[in-house]
Amino acid sequence: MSDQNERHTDVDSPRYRERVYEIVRRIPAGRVMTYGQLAELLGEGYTARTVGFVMHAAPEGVPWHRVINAQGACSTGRVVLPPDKQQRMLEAEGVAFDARARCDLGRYRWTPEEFEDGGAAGDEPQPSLFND
DNA sequence: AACTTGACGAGGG
DNA sequence: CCCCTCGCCAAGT
Repeated sequence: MSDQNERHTDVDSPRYRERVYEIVRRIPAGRVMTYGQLAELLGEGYTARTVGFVMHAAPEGVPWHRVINAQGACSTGRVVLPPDKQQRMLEAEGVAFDARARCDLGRYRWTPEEFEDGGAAGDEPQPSLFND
C-alpha cells in the first residue's frame, strides 16, 4: 500500500477530533474533565495541548465548557471568548467556583465507566457532594 | 524550514 | 497554598 504512515496524530482528521468529542459529549451536567485526563484516556498521541486545540474547534452539541484545565479553572481567558464565560456556564450547572476561579476537581471530576477500572477511581474515593 | 504562540501539565521555590 | 519555569506537541506566520 502506498501509505505506511497512518498516524492517529492527524488532528486534521475528523476521526481524531470525534474521538475527543464523543467523550466530552458524555460528560453529565455538573461534572467536569481536564484536558490532561482526556488525553490520558485517549492515549495514542493525545496530549493536553492537542486536546485543547481540538476543543477549540468544538462544534455545537459538545459541552466544551465542561472541559477545564488540571488547575480546576478555565483557560478561556486567552481566546476570543469572554474570560468568565465558561465559569458562568458551569456555575449554572451547579459547579461551585472559588474566588480564584477554581473548582474542586476531586469533587467534580468525572470519568467514563468504561475507563473506570474496578470502580473507583484512583484519586478520590468518596466525592462528597454534600455541603461541608 | 525555523521561530513563536497557544482552550496544558508537572515540578520546584 | 501561590507563583514561576520547563517540557510537549501542533498550528500559524
